[in-house]
Amino acid sequence: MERERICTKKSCFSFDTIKRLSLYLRNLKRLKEKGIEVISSDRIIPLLNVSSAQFRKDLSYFGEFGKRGVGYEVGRLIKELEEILGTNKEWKIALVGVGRLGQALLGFEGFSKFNIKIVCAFDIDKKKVGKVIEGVKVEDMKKLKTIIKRKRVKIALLCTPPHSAQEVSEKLVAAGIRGILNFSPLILKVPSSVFVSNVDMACELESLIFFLKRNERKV
Amino acid sequence: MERERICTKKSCFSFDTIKRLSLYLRNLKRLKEKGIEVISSDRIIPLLNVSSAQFRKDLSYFGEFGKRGVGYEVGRLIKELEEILGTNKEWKIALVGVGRLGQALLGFEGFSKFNIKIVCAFDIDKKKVGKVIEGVKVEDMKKLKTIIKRKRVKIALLCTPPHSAQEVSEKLVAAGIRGILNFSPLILKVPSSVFVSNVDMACELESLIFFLKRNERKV
DNA sequence: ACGTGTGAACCGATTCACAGCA
DNA sequence: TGCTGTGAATCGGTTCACACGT
Repeated sequence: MERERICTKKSCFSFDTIKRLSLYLRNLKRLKEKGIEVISSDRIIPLLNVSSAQFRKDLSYFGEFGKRGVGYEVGRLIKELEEILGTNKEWKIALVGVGRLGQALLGFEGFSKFNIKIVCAFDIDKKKVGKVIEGVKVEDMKKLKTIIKRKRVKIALLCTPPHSAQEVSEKLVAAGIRGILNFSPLILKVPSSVFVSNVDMACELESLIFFLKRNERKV
Repeated sequence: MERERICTKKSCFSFDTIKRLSLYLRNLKRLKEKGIEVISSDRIIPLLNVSSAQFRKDLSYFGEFGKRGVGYEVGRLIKELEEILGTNKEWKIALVGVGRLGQALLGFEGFSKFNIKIVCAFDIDKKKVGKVIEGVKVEDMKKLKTIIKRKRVKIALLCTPPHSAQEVSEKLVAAGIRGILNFSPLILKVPSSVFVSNVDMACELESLIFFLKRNERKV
């Protein structure tokens, strides 16, 4: 939907490139676990749903990591990608809205694998405040600004109901949050310096339905 | 990532068009709740993160729904979009993997708003089998094929751990599933007739981190 | 010979700009 | 006049194809 571009001295690349690098990184880690030490762009792509040219081009925006005639050294490429993406050091994030989805995210293993740690959680519901879920204490929304500032958290997961999402996002921005992963089905209005990424399950499902309906008609 | 195209007699449009239509529909429903009956493309776009030309063009692939000089009648456009997307009738879906995320999805209100209903859930864990969560009974994986066939379910939410995702997806396809919303961080290999949509939270977060790291450096 | 790295070519999505209708 | 609908122009991401290094 919103199309971001990122420009370096080398050249300009799309934001999708970064998402793909993240995908590459995850799959390279799997290869490493399997003991594979070297891989060519042609042999890695079955895992990725991406062409080999795309794979090479994505990497080329950041440097030359392969050996011609050989391929890529898995361990090295993992290190380089972690460096590029910034996951070589731990990132602390906040979570707002400890509903069902929020609780699921508190226990999501995928984050810790990427050195991402939820360090604080907030909810408006007094019954939830004070509880400790997955090792994280749920705090009152009123303390949001203080705690986020003190812990120097820059990224938040927004899992509140849609009616309060805009209001909460403004509080987050005021508290110094610079990136929001938005799970609420609402387009947030935030300053352009703040980056929002939307995870919209209902839209995904609805587009799936469109596709199926079409194919049924064909049959 | 994977780029789908859909072609009608009228013309060809991208799969993103469909996701946007879903976004339009949701926001039109909000407008209707607020009592707004007519809206122009220029006035709806602040809700959407989309240009007004894009909005009009997306609609134009399916017909002429507006009045020149006036705008779009909200109620009519909602009906048309529901017709296009296929959410004017109820869709039954299945859920596999009743972990934290699976349970969150079982209670997700966003689905019911779109006439989407989870009618069966499966897990391999004997402790979970037999439990009723959000009105849905958790069944053993062994019964997956029988129940999905009997209920004629065509869409599944895949929320298993990555190591079993591929295997489960194959069972789903064998049971007649034609669309999978994949929450596991793994690219599934399925026949081309089956449509997979990936919801990859870790990739989203990691790309956010990249963005923040860059901006920090600028400061 | 093999596989990377990359400028050039291609292709498709978005935007422009305006004709057409209320 | 105001806003839709849309062919044409633009822009940018992906793919091609090959030079280059090992």
